Amino acid sequence: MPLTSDFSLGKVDVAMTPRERFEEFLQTRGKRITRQRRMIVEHVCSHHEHFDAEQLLEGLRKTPDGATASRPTVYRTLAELVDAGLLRKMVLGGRAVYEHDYGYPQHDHLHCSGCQSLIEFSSDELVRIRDAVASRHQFRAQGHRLIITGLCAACRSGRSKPRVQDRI
Amino acid sequence: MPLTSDFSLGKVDVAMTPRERFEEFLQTRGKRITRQRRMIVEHVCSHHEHFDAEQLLEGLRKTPDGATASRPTVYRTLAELVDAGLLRKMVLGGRAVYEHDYGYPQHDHLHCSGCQSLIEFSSDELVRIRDAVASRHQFRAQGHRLIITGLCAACRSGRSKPRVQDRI
DNA sequence: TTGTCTGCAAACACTTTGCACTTTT
DNA sequence: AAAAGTGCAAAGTGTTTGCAGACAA
Repeated sequence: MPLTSDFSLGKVDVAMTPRERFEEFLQTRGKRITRQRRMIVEHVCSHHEHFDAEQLLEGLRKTPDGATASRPTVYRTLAELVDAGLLRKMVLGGRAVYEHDYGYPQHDHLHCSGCQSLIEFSSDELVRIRDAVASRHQFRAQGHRLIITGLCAACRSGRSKPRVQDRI
Repeated sequence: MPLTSDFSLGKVDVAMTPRERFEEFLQTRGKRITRQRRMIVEHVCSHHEHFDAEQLLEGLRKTPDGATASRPTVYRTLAELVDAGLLRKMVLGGRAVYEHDYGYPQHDHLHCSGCQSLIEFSSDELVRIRDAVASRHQFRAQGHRLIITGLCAACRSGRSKPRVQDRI
């Protein structure tokens, strides 16, 4: 991701903070910086796990000042954060799950079918294979998603707290 | 794709046909072989592309004898076919898409974001990587899914008929 | 002031379920 | 006859939308 690098003077932010980047994103599109959007980026940026819309909504309600945003606004803002390149969206068990994508290296996931936990990993080899396969099919790869499903160590040994079962 | 090969005598089916396998699956669970289930396996087995529940439903209606199954029955039977190991399910753009899994080699997909087409490929190297990554994380891999998104040759060159846009 | 954003309620797409009736065994 | 399956209509789930009032620029 080309970020912003000015070599010459003063405030050299090699990379904008996620907040800044989002505000820039909004401004360049004539969108407004509202209380809700500010709350949401703030919250999202201070929690680094994977989450879904519902969890974000709850998280906002539990905030010290109790300020919230409505469900539609949460969905709308999540979409903007994805557009802005701050979040990455993936679909798991029928619902959208988000993770940070700004300043984070490309990676993939191990998904435990017992406790639904996600473990990240990355593999350069994988990217190589991806590009090789794509070009072999006259395909222009824009990205990929690899999810390895199975059982994590905890779930394999029996002691685990199985969570929601995949609906889809 | 290896379906039925007989070496020695008479009808030695080293592998059952998909229909047989499904019937066995049903019988061993005290489930019944109904008109609808028969229609559905039959139809599914005679079409080798990826499809979703709605397409199957339509396909059944267009059948010469016009016999159908209801939407709930289609969904119920698809789930059974997945359990029986005949179909594999994946989620794309917010809906479940099915493909044959019985007697078919493990493979992954290129997904064109222009025309939504799916191209299959397989890579042994990928499976190697999968297993290496899994064991490195004390994870027991049960399977994986790799989807490489991008643009196919047709869509890249502009002339394409863009279809449904991803909802999710 | 202007035009965007929000929240509400309602709509959506896809999938699942409760239940009375039909079918297979 | 008994048990399982079907279809209908209705309920679910996660997400999106139309619109009037609220708010940022």
